[in-house]
Amino acid sequence: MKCCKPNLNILNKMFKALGDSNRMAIFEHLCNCCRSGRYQCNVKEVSTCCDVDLSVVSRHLSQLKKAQILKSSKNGKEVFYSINAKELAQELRNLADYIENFCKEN
Amino acid sequence: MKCCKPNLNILNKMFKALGDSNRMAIFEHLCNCCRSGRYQCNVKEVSTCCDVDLSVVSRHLSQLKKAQILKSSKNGKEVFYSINAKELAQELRNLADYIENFCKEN
DNA sequence: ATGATGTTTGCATATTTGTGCAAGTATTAG
DNA sequence: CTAATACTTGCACAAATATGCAAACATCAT
Repeated sequence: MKCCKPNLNILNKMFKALGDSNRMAIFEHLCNCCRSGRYQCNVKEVSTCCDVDLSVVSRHLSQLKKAQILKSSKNGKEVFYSINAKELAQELRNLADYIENFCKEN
Repeated sequence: MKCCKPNLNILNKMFKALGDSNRMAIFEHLCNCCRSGRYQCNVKEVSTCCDVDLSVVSRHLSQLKKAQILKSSKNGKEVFYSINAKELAQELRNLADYIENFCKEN
């Protein structure tokens, strides 16, 4: 049973970040961006996915980054965001494994 | 690659529920309850894990249940809550798999 | 029936959070 | 330098949320 203990502190922050519907839409948009092979998006492009001001999207993106859901890189005047896939998947799997190992009925 | 598409709607609700620190503490308490072999707790016992009124804990528990994080069963005057392990772990894993499959850098 | 125990619900309130707009910074093009 | 583009930040405000207390409801024991 290889199963790291989940870090509930980090997960709490991640879940808080993804608990808002616009931030989830942003996350989904970036997932779709990946599926189509582009891997990352700038702020303006992300902002097409939900009907709020671009400044709001900017703030949501930095919240998602702070929660370690996303990472970013700057190139000239553009800021590109992408999903922090490895760490995020790892944390989710840690929790899934932990729950399945210990919370079985009977 | 066996990987169900994650249900971001359900996950959004789950994450919203676990995004609050007291609800996360409640969740953790129920995890520990499982680890120690007891599987489920009544409301009063859960309420020892965070410093808020029992009525608040009661409300948090029903929110967690509504978000499909927990399930409950009634026995006499007591209501027992436990972790909805199978579904929760499945959703988390779906998302983890999805991210890892599609959001790889390069 | 009465009282005790466990839980939920109504209400008022304080806090947090999401939002738009305007103004700011940063970088590039002319 | 100036203008344009991309993004962020300050501020004000509305909406959502968490909370405590008191009262209600449910079940059980006597």
